[in-house]
Amino acid sequence: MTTPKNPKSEEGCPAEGLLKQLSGKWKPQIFRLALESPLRFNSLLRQIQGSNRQSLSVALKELESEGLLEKTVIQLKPLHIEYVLSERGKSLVAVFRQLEGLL
Amino acid sequence: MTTPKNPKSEEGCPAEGLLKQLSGKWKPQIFRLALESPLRFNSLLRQIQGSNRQSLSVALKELESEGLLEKTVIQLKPLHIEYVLSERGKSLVAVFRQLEGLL
DNA sequence: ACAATAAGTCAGAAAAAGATGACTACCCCA
DNA sequence: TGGGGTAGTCATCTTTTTCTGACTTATTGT
Repeated sequence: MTTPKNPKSEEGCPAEGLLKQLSGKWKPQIFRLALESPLRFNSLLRQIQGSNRQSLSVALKELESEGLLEKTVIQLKPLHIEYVLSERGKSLVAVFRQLEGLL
Repeated sequence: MTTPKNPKSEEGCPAEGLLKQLSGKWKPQIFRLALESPLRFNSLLRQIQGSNRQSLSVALKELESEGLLEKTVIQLKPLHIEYVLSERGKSLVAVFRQLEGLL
C-alpha cells in the first residue's frame, strides 16, 4: 500500500517535501546506488564509508515509507532483503540526473 | 566573485551537494519566492510565517555563498538590500519546477 | 557447540540545526 | 529627542539528527 507520508504537512511550497525526502544524510548516496542495482543492508553499510547501521536503517525505512524504495524479502536461507526503486522512485530518476548534470 | 563553496567536499555523489543547498529549513520557500521577485529581508521575514531573523539570515547567507542568490545593495536611504536569483540559481529553476510537477 | 553472516533494534551520547531575545548601526520624520 | 523603519549580529537555549556500542534472531558452516 502506498502511504506516501504526510503527517504534518506544513509545507509552504510543494517542492519542499520532495526535497526533504531526497536529502538527509546518506539518502542521496543510497538513492544513487539504488539506481544501479538492488540494495542489501550489510553490503550498503560496507559500500558507504562513514555510514553506520542505525542511520542507514533509518534512512532506508524513510525512503521506503516515502514510497521511493520497496523492500522485498528474498526467500533464501539466510533471508536476504532487497531494496529496489519503486515506481515513484523511478519517476525521480530524471530529476536526479538533471541535478547531477548541473555540476 | 563566484565562490560556489566547497570547503569539505565529502560528497559521495554529485547530486548530494546540490540537494543540501536547496534543502534546509526555509530555503525552498526562499528560493521559490526568489523565482518571482527580488527578496528583501524584512519583507521575507513577514511573508514566511514561522520563520525568524536568525534563520533567514543564515539561509540567505548560505544561498548566497552557494551561488544561488546574489545580494545587491540598493543605494536608497535607508539602504535597501535585494537578493536575486543568480545565473546558477536560474539554472536550477527547471529542476525546481520538475520537482513541483511530481506531486 | 561455536563462530560467522544477515539484518536489524535500542538506549544513550554527541553534534548539528534552529529558535529566542537582546542588541547594533544607519537613516528618516515629527 | 524620540520613535519607526532598514538589515542584520550575538550569545544562549532547545530541538532534531546523527553516531556509538551493545544486543537480538535466525541460519549456515566447521
